[in-house]
Amino acid sequence: MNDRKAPSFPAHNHDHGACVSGALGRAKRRCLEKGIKWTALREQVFQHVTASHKPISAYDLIESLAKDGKRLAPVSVYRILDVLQAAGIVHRLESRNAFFACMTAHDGNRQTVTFVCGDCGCVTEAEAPEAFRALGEVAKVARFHPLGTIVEIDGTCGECTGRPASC
Amino acid sequence: MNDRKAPSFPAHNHDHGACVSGALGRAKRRCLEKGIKWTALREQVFQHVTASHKPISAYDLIESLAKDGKRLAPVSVYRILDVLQAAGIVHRLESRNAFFACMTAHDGNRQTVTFVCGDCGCVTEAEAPEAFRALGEVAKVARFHPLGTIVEIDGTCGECTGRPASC
DNA sequence: TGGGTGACGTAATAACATTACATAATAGGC
DNA sequence: GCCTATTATGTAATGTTATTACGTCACCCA
Repeated sequence: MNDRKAPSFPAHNHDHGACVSGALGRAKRRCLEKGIKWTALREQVFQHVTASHKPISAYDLIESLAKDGKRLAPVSVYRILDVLQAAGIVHRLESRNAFFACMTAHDGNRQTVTFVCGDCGCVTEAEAPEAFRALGEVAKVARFHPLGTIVEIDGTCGECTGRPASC
Repeated sequence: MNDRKAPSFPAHNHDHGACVSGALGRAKRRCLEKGIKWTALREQVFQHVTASHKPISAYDLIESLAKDGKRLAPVSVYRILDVLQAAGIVHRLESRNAFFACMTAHDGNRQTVTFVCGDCGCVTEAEAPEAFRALGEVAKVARFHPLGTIVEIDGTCGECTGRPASC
């Protein structure tokens, strides 16, 4: 019982191995459920995306995946990112043209808010049912039929306020 | 009294001239207030952004501004877009890497939701105080200090549902 | 009146993303 | 097992979005 249920940023010194293995497990399960193949390459890409809580650009991902001179073509990475996004296990940070791994258990109907810390660069998601309900109201009044909603909040995370930066 | 107060999409056949002149007036006033110079070039760029309710990419803007073979360099357009964004009279649609003119009177502290119609491509903003309050709550619980919030909702506008597309 | 500042130009390049087509791996029916 | 349809990945080229570095010009005003 050492922990609050509330969404919060990963402590700068948390056990990231646990994050990764959790995410990996959920990812495989999710793909299995959806009939999406879990290939070696997809796993590699996913692991590199999970490497930190910071979003990574497609090209940095290529860099990070490069091995003895061999590097994936952009198109390959984008294809795989598309699959992982469709599976709901990687999300795109629209405001940064970058990608991050989903570290939470939310289901297909993603209704989360994404927090982006300007200091440490990390990203987390939080459920926000109240906010989404209110947004639904606004849409209704505007006679707008929503299909997908992006909420990205820039700011400073609790881990960073009043401390030297870096995740 | 033919009209609701509620935010709604521009009718496909609305008086767009009125939108443009309203926006232009607000824009000049806003820049004056903020001590931002309103130059001929900035006005041209702004007018081309307001040309429709669809977001426009920086490069399409260059295209649209081109005159007898003369075209602005990308950097010039981006600089001007930066200024207009800082003035709060043009916004960036993050999910599309494109820009649209602010057609509403909200002040510096922008707390609006952006609706993007996938059919006609048009964009509108709506105030959503309830939603922003709820988002503030979520942030507080997550011990996150928000500096800026992006809310973009994709879907279909009332004008388009059940009709052939095009604004 | 000169010098500091801000606006804009020029050139190059970086960063992000897609199209079209080819080849390889795999699953399922037979 | 073997064929074939399908999905996954590779290769090459190109398109799109955005920035950096540096130069010139015009204007304000001390």
